[in-house]
Amino acid sequence: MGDRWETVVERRSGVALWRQIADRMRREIGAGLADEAGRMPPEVALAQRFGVNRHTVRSAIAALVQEGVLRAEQGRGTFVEKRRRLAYPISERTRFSDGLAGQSRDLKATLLDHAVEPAPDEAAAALGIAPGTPAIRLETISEADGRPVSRARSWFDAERFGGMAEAFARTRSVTASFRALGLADYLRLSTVVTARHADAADLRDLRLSPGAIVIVTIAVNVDADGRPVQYSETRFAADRIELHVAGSAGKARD
Amino acid sequence: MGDRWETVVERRSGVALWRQIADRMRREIGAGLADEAGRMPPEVALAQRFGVNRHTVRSAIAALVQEGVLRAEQGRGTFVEKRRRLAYPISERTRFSDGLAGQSRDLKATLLDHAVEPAPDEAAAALGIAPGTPAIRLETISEADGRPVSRARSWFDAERFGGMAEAFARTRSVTASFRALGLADYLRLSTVVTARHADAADLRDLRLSPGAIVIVTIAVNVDADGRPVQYSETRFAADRIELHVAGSAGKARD
DNA sequence: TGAGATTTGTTCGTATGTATC
DNA sequence: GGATACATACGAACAAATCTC
Repeated sequence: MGDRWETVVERRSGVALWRQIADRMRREIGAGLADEAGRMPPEVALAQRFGVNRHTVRSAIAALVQEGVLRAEQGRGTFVEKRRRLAYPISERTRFSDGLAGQSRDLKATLLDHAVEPAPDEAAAALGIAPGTPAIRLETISEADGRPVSRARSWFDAERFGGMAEAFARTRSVTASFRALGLADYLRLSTVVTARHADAADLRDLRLSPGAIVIVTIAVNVDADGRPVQYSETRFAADRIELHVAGSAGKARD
Repeated sequence: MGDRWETVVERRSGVALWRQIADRMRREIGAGLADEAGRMPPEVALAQRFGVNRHTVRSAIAALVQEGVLRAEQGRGTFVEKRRRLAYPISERTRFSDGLAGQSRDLKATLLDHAVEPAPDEAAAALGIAPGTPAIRLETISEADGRPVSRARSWFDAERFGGMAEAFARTRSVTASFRALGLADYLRLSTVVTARHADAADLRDLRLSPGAIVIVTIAVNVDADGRPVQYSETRFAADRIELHVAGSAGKARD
């Protein structure tokens, strides 16, 4: 409530003022910084509001224009490029393509890389196999409407799901690949959610701007008998996705 | 895989090199940057690894020492101040104190502020009351072992749960307050998870350093009949908490 | 049609902070 | 520590596009 504007930006913090202001603006655009029509206050007003020079505000705006968040038109003003955040449902039946279907026109999953390798400790533990047992590693990326939304690294028991990489390359879907390999159904056992700054690989794969945030999920899927079939670590672009965790308490309303 | 060290730090990104390296080190300390004993590589090694001058690495280390992440001892080396991330379980029976109990010795919830106010649109919609209907707003903060882990703003129907604020002030628990007000049980209906940079209020309430990340959950709890009883927005310090979402695949299935 | 106000875009100059060698 | 290069931030002025009356 009672925030004073003088304390808004921190100097000598190791983060340039224009970037602090860009981050702030990105956050506050939805909370009244822009008006209902998506029009931003003029640069001079923003400069006064943040207590900085107009050039500094312009640098921040330029960064957000580059990101695709804002659009500036000479003589008219600066406007918000509206883009909604996709809802990614997490439930016992979490499936990537099902979940995002209907929210975006063009949904695409791509296999970036794959290999058969000794299972690392966490993956082996989750899959219930001995560390070092051969496992299939799948590196995939998913895009909605041409924008990358997530990057996943999955592990499968190589003995049980030998043709996983080829199946995924063909079907572009984990669900369809499982089915092709004889597994008709699977369920989500657990999901651990954390968030952190995007690292260099995230910035490249998800086409993010420095300082962006990724939501990281570590998930385990099991078959109908409760045996683990997939261990995966997925990184979501936090500004493009929100996770919707359904309680089993009901789907009555809305 | 094939990451070259030259691409690790980005110049003219608006973030000073020492801060980028500090952020990187904070992230990678758990992933092998420090050895098992928590000892960091010498400054010259770090400088070479990140492709920067030793002075720049020293600035980064100084920032992390200031933050309490590292501890430097002249002549001996630099060491990690270890602190683990608490697991916050999310399920149909999500309860704050139960979830964190056993992971920390000292768990404390505090009522910061409360008021009866017209319910804002989202809260009203979730609670199934008309916008503007009187609702109780609770502002709470939770600490584990003396460190703030989350900050919540909750809304309750004022008509049904009149004594909520007083009950919470006394019991310091939502579950116990509900019980005192005649609601024996409740279930988690939905949880929406997003992540963003901490704003000024987060930095203050959760005692974070600038640039830190908060995980934001928007949750709705319902009673046994499926009627909404609580709408809350909670901000977790992302470096102190991870959310554990239980699928129902492990327990009783429907 | 046009004049003035508003708003973004550009170019000077200057000072300070950051990073390297 | 000193020299150098570049990024960041400020200030002032002007240009170009758009809107209003």
